[in-house]
Amino acid sequence: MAEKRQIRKSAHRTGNRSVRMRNTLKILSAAEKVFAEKGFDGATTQQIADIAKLPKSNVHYYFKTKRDIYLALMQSIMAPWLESFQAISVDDDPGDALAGYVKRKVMLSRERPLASRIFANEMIRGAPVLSDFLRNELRKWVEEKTQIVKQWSEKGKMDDVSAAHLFIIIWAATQTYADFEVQIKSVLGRQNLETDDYDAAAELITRMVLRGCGIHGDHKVNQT
Amino acid sequence: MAEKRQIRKSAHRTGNRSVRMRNTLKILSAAEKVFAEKGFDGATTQQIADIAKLPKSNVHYYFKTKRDIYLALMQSIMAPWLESFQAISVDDDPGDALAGYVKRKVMLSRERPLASRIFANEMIRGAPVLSDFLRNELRKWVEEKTQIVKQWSEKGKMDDVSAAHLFIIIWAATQTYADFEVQIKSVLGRQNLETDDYDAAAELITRMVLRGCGIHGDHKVNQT
DNA sequence: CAACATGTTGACCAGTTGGTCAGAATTTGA
DNA sequence: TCAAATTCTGACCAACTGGTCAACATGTTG
Repeated sequence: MAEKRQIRKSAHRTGNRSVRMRNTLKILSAAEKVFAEKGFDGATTQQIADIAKLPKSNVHYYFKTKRDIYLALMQSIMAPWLESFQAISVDDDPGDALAGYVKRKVMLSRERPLASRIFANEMIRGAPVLSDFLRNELRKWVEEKTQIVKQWSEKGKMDDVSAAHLFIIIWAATQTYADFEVQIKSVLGRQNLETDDYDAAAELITRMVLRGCGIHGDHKVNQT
Repeated sequence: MAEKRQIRKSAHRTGNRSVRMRNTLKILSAAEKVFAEKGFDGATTQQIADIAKLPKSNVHYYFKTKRDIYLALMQSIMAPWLESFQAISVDDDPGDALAGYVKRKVMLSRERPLASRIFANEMIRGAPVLSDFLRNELRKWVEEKTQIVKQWSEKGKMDDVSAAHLFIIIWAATQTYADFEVQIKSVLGRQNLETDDYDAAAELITRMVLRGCGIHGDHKVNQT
């Protein structure tokens, strides 16, 4: 939705950046909708072009292939994911860190539900594009967090639980509010999900996570 | 995978049931794979036919349209879902009932991962086919369980948590082991998920659920 | 055997697919 | 002002889409 952008002073070599950027964003924004709803194979460049309000050939001027659009989109989607990845360090209080992480992931589900759905589609397909990410960045991150959890539990701050399974469950519980939104609206009897619903979700997930890890006492949400 | 079936004595009117049934099952089994991986729009009848080892026109002899295949498949998929729905009554011990439910749902993810993925795809698309199911059966089931949870909490057997959110989280946590299998294999560093992995998942989810609900003490898994 | 239902199939169809391309329109920098 | 770079787009393409159909094959039953 961040479309408008105008750079007045266009330089010699870097000129017409504004047009290129504006259209690129328009295409990616349209593609996000189509890929989220139809998946990679079901999405058509024509539909992306229609939503972006550009002729199909113009879309192909900016992106050679459908796959290129998907790749570029995936990159823009993974950025916030990776950001929410940082945080959670040994020095944190486990309660605060986990509560904050859950909160941030629920917010992300609310703010970028389409991104979450595209990611879900990619996983269901067997991660043909993101398999490297899974094997490298994600794997490494989980290994790091495993060490942190181990240290926390050695210090008696929490139970000795599997960090891998813990995060798998946190991801599932938080992302489900984006991916399965229809189902959730139906179950909650809502027309639309409101702030209260996301708050209730975050609260229950947090409670389950903290108690499941044997973490007691109050915790303040880490808003990093 | 339940393909072989032979009814020797074919009766007059109900004759050639065996051929019809065998081919129908072959097609549905093939369709399960294709729909799970490609989604409804991405799936092609040609691919379904290829996997079923039948000419495309023969597939269309048994199912008029792609949508018909999808509909029939969806019915066969929802059956186990609905079965696992029952159970959980007021007379149960909440710990046993919830632990058993989690266990059953994890088993289902292991045994029918493709079914779970097709369901996930359907939800991501906005449930164009299952919207009635969501509004009626599912909604009603959750309302029932809400009453049960309320009664349990009034009897002091557990905390007063939102049954809706509770089940949403249980569904998400259990189904993620089917839907996001690639991601989970990567995170756990496994080539394939084994019994131990599913057991560990069920155990942690159960612990989080029970403690999150303020249910203490041992619990035996309800194998209904 | 004849008749009749059931099952099988290649040929075919109009519409759509992802993608190309030549050329026209425009923006740009000097 | 003007030439070069960039952007835009309709026409076009071979491959594929979901689906139809007429002809044929294979039982099945009396």
